[in-house]
Amino acid sequence: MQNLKMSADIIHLPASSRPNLHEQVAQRLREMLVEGRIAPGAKLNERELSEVLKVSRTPLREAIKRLAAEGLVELLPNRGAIALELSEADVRHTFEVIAGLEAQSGELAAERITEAELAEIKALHYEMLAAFTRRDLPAYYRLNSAIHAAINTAARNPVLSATYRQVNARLLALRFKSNQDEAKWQAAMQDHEDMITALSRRDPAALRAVLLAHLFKKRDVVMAQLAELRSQPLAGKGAQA
Amino acid sequence: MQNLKMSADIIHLPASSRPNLHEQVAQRLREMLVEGRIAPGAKLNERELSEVLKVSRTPLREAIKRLAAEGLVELLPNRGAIALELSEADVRHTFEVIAGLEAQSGELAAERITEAELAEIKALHYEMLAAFTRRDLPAYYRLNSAIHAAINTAARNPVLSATYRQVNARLLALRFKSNQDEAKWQAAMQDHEDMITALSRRDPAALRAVLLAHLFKKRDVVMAQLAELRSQPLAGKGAQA
DNA sequence: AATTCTTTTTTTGCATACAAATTATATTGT
DNA sequence: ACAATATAATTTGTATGCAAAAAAAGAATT
Repeated sequence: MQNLKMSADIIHLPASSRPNLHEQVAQRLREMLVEGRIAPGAKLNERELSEVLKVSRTPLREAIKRLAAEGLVELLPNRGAIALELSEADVRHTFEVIAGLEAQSGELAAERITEAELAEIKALHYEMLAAFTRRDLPAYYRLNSAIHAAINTAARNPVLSATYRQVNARLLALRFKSNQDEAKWQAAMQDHEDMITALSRRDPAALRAVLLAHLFKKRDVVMAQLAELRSQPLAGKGAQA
Repeated sequence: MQNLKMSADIIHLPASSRPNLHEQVAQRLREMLVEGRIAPGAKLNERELSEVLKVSRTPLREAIKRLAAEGLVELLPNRGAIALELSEADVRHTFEVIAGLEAQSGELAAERITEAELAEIKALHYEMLAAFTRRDLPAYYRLNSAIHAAINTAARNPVLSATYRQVNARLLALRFKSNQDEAKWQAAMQDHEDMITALSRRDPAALRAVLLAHLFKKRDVVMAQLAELRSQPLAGKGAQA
């Protein structure tokens, strides 16, 4: 019983080598949800999913319970689970939390970032500038999230990072890619410039302010897209697999 | 398939009437973790727990997966689960996040609180003042958390509230009750006075500042207690049930 | 034809059973 | 006595089976 304590630190490493089946299933389900292969509001049929994923219902159900705790699916008693469907209010509330978490990340990062980390973020920023110049949207998004992840890392608070990831995951299924208008895109680039400046100056308050403003703009863009998308009666909405 | 959407709002209410077994088990486990009946770092033996809780391992395991997602237990592949054990760094990081979330709650509450809600919080505050005067610690803690919950509600962001609850739950097992020294307790009361003032003035920035300062003090108190507690080799530490 | 009630089918929820891995115990050799 | 190895017991992980609930389909009534 007392040796459990000693082994606790050692055990962490091999854990990632071959994750358990329910972990793998949870990950696959997350992907399916983010990619829209399971549409928001769609039912997660256990028999069907267990056939697709080639596992029995037991680990599948365990995975679903995890996703429920993560807020990616909703559990309806005796009626199974449905994929998270965000109302406009939900999106607004979620962005509000995300903005707060990211602002705090920025604050802490400005206090704690090392020269090496700062240099790396600058490098990423220049790469993003290149992507912007080429109007290479996929590269832009990739670098954008890499920069935000780097800020998160620089904040040196794993609890904050994990919390951010979990809440942010709920927004990923919205897939707010593309359709940035030129002016908004330029404004976003300017925000990123300001972030680098604030980071370089180790100015927590400034970075906080920039990130808050940045996230609110992002929220407005997403919600506008969402409103437009939902006003149109688009076909194939209930699609699941 | 389309009627699922209509019924979605209706279904929510009866859901809470008789929760599923795995939900009940999850709740019981949460209580056992908070009350220390399952000590931090202790193994969750499935056979043993299923006997105590009088359920089969299936719903028990589903509940454990939920708690893992909530961060209350840690999953060791092929080795089951252990109750969350917070290092000092973990506590520091968690408080940092809690402080950020609560500060944001306060900010939003100052913007959105109604007169009725404000009145209720004032009432709770006076009750707390009474508890403080009587040095009635249990009542003080009860009212303290009622006030913080009320501020959370006034912030009108369910996502924020849920996130706060989830992260805060990890600290509950620390049970940082009692042992407040008089000066610290008075300072806490002063903080609460300042909260009421800031709320009354609808001053988000002021409330934010008060809450941040308040939480940091609380963190210091908790960490000091923790350090003291852990320096002593106290008996019966590995107790589980 | 529409609505309600009944019956059938499907689906979820839980318990049990078995396989694989881990941990504890015993055995052997030095 | 101690270390290393082999064996047994326990424990976790997964699959299957059964009961209860919900959804769907069909029949009867208005």
